[in-house]
Order: sequence, then C-alpha cells, then structure tokens
Amino acid sequence: MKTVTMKDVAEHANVSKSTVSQYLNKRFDYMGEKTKERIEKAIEELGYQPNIIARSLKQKSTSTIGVIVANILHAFSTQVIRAIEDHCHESDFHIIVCNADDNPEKEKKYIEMLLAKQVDGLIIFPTGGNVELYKRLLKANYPIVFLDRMVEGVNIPSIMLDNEKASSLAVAHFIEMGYERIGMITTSTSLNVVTRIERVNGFKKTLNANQLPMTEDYIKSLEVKEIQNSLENMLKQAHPPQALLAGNDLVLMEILKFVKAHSIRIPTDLAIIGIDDVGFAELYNPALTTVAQPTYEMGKQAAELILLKIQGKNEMDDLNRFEPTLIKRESC
Amino acid sequence: MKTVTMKDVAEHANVSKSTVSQYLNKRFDYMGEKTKERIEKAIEELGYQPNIIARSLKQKSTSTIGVIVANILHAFSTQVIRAIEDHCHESDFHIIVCNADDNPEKEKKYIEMLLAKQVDGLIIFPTGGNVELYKRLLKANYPIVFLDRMVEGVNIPSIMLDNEKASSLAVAHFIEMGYERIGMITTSTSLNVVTRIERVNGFKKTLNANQLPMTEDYIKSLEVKEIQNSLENMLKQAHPPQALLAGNDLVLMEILKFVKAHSIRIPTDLAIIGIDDVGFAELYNPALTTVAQPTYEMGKQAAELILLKIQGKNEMDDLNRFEPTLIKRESC
DNA sequence: TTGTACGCGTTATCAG
DNA sequence: CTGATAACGCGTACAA
Repeated sequence: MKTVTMKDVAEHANVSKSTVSQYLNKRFDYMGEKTKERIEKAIEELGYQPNIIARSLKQKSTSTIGVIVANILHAFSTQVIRAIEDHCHESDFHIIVCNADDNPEKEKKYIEMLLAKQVDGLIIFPTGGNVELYKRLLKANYPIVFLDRMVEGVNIPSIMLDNEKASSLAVAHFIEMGYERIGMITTSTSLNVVTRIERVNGFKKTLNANQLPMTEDYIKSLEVKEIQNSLENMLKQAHPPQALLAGNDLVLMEILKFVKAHSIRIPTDLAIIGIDDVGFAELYNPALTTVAQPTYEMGKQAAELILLKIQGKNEMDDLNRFEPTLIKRESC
Repeated sequence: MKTVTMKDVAEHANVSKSTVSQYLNKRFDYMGEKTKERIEKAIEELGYQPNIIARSLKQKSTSTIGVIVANILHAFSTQVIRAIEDHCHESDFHIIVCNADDNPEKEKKYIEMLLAKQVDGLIIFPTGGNVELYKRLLKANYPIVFLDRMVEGVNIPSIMLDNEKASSLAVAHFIEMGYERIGMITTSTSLNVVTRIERVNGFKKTLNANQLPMTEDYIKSLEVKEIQNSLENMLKQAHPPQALLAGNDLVLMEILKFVKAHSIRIPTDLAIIGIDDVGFAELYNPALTTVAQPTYEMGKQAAELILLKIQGKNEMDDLNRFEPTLIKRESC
C-alpha cells in the first residue's frame, strides 16, 4: 500500500509540512490563494489521506467510543447499539462494539483493551463483576456510562428500564384477562444481575398486591439450555401455570420452541407475555403480547451522555429510568 | 484521565524507556532478574497501560480490520459479522463495523474513513457503486475481500452463496410438492445487485427446466415498503400464485405480515419458502421452510482470508461459492 | 545487560 | 503569510 504522507504533499507543492497541516485544518486566514491551490492540487494528484492515527496521538483523542454489551444475543443489545451508532455518527464519532458474553473476565479484558486503544469514552452493559475497575475509572474521571444495568455502590450514570414496572404491566394484564396461576422464567442464574432481580421483584410484588398465590415453583431463573426441561416439569404438574412471563427475548424463544414441540395452544392452554419487543412478535400466530423497552431512546441518551462527558460536561443524575410499554396482541 | 506513559514507568523503576519496551515485548533474553521485577512492580504501582495508538503509528499496523455491510438490517449481515468477529478475536484483531445502507456514497465515505484510521484490511459487502475505488485499492495491493456479492470487472476475492442454486432448491421443492403457479419477490430494485439477479435467474431457469409457466407478473423486485401493495395486487388476480419465494429475510417478514393481515393459510392458500434462515423460522406456525446460507463458514473464511492477505499471503481463487441448504419445514 | 538517539505522521508554537 | 522545530508515546538499531 502506497502510503503518501503530509511530507510528500509538502514537497510536491513546494511548501512546508506545517502549511499543509494548516490547510487541512481550514486555518487559511492568512494563506495565499496560490499556495492554497498548489496544495489542493498536490493532495489531489497524490491521493493523499491524512493519517488519523498520527493525529490521534498528537491530539490525545480518537473520536471513538467503546461499547461493551453483556450479551449480544439479546435483540435489545443490537437495537441499542444501532441507536448509539446513529447518534454518534452525527458527531463523527465511531464505535467499537465488544461482547462480554456475560463473563466478567472478558469484560475486564475488553475494558483494558479499549483504554489501550485510547477510546474517548465507554458505554458498558456491566456484568457487575469488576467493581474495583469501575471505581477506578470513575475516580479517574474517565467518561463512562452504564446501560441496561446498574452496579450497586458504583456511582456511574446508568440508563435503565423501569424493570419492576415492566413485570408489573405484564402481570396486571394477565390478571385483567382472568389468569390466576401465573409463572415467570428468567435467565442469568449465576450472575447477580439487577435487571433480572428487579423484574422478578416486580412480578412478585404485583402478584402479592392482587392477593394471588405465588408458587416459587413457577418462578424460575435458568440457563437457556435448562429451560426446555424445566418447562416440561412445570407444565405437567396437577395445577400448572396458565400464564407465563418471559423475562427476556431468549426465554421467549425457548418457550415458543416448547409450545410448538408440544402442540400447546396459545393463549387457550397457556397465555404468554414477553419482556422485549422482538421483530416477529406481530407476525407470529398468535401475535405476541410484549412489554417493549424504548430501545432507541435509551441508546440515544447513552450516546448523548457519553459525548457530553467527553466534552467535560456532566449534567445527568446518576440513574435514569425509562418507561416500558405494554403492547397488547393475541397471546394474552 | 491520568495518562501514565512508558517514561513514567522507566523513571519509577530506574531504567530507561527501551528497557521497559523490551520487557513489554517479552524480549528478556538478556534482562536481569531484578530489573524485570522492578519494572513489573512499577507497572503494577502506576497502573500503566501501553498506548496502542502510539505503537500503531510506529509499527504501521493497527490489528484492526474494517467491515462494511451493505445493509445491516439483514439477519445474514449480523450473523456473518459475528462469525468474522469470533475468528478475528482469536488472532487478537478487532473489527469496526459500518453500515453503508445500500448507498454507494456512504460506502465510499466509510472506505476512506477506515483507510484514514489505518485499518489493516477491509471486508466489504459491496454496493457495487464504487468501481473506481475498488480498483484503486486492488491495484495498491491493499488487503480486501468481498462478501455476499461480487463486482463485475473487479478482481477482488469474493465469498458468495451459490445464489442460483438457492432459488433452484426452493423452486424444485415447490414443484415436488405439486405447486405450479410459483412467484418470487426480491428487494433492491435500484441497485444492480448480483445477489438479486442471480437468485432471479436461478428461479427462472428452474421454472423453465421444468416446463412450468413463467408469469413476469409473479416475479417482482420491490422496495420493502412497496411489498404490501404488490402482494395485494398479485394475490387478487384470477389465477394467483400458489407458492411464493422470498428473496431474503426482509421480504419474508413482509409476506408474513401480509399473510397475517389477510388471514391467509399457509401452506393451504399459499406456500412459502424464504432464502435466509431466520431465528424464528422453526418456531413459527407453521414452521417456515427456508434455504439457509452457511453464514458461519462464510464469515470465517472471509476473516481467514483477510488475515492471510494482511500477512502478505494470498492463496484463494477470486471467487468462492458456498452451498445453500434447503431446510424443509411446514410452510411448503 | 542497559541506555541513547532517532523515526513514525501529525499538530502547535513561535519566529521570520 | 510561511516555515522551522519541538512534542505526542512507542519501538529499535546501535552503542556502551
């Protein structure tokens, strides 16, 4: 690859490097017309492209932000990433996306790597497993924003769903439709993920508030691969749940897989609501009732916030909750 | 952000910068034990992180490759990206993903930007609209690989599906199941995308080979937003198609949307096959028959190839076709 | 075994 | 209006 530098342009145009640099940075307040033209021509002829790496080194800024998602398999992650990217693009920032796979060590590795790459800021869906590291970044006043989850004891601005309300909306709708034996399945057993905890709490609270029985057997936190078995056991009992809340899109898929394999009719045999609005929800037979997160807004706010922080401004409260929306369709 | 450099470490450990550099690059063939320990300690205490930007500038290599997809909305794109990322990760390479949105100007802008960022190579789902630029890169011997599509007259290695065969498999299955009036819908009208053309060609050829009537009215290339209307017109005719091939996942979604809105029964009223295997295909009622691309393999090969090229090796033919697979389910 | 000096491509400062 | 010159942080001959 021919690598033509500023020096080449300078020589070609018979000026010095600094003059070329000024031209490139639009500082031609005092630049001669003919000099300008000569440089322009030289750039054109040589096909010169500035080396952003060198510029970054000098300016100590890469116009790049790092995004670390806990689990890229969730539709929510990709939707939010898109929103972040859209918004960053407007400010000529780029993003590097990494997938921590719900693994704190991977997350740590990525954080260190992105810092080494001199990204100007970080948006993280935290696994929660690197508290010391989070704190260090915060203390260093490094621009960082949490998304989807917060971490107890770490004062980093967090953009989150009102998770309790999400479950609450779902359960209230189940009740409204006449269901009484209501269950819930979530993922992420091993990790202490606040999202899951809050959703389960909202679920239990709403059940209690309506004096409905709460069977622990019908509230499961499982690895994805355990879900089929667990459903089998849950539904073959004497009084199986009539309605099931899927804690996220991955759980929803598993439930639908089970439903299909066992010819269960929805909502006659089993009513279903899923948290996270997936693309096929409205196409499915029957169309799926879901609780949607305002993904675009959340991503946008994360991007706005990180860009503000990078500029040294800092105007947000530490926690910002977004409202979920119940989208009533046919599965409940 | 505290920015601790090699110099700080060197001072802290009472050695020179180069000794620290050697330590970092594991060249301690001739390094004193105690020196090693002092450096280690200094790095630990100061929390030193090497500045990759500076290193890249010196080494003229960023361990980063750029990926430009034509349209990120296709499930195929995200699946392939994941495969690429997986594979690059093994070689400690990072990827920067950009979405050209089927817009050649955006594509051009991204190519230039990624070059300016000194990425070591480029994997592109080409829009086909920047032939001169492609040629320039090729001539400069810059590491580049095309994916999903090829560009006529540009000798860049291309990793593609055997698109004719994909349609062919679908049509053959339609015929085997007794359907005779068969239609097809694709997207990307404006652009001269080879993928679309090849799929339509395969469709027509197979129809011809089986002496079936080929109604041009039943072969449509449309913008996504036009599909609903077009389906309306197509299906209200006297002898509407009994079977429909969706040229990609976006078309499939539109067809399913229409089907649901008009209570059309699948496959009784209309048989459907989609090219691209989407996640919900097996969950859907009825489960959707699809033609799957070997997305993981394709992404993996793209990554392998670009990494080889970056190392100066170059061992692949210019065009590599992958075999599609018909996955028979219930929609046909 | 360790230190010195220079180069990578750019920008900033300050003379001229 | 333009051009030296010195950083930026790191890698690497070459010297010591």
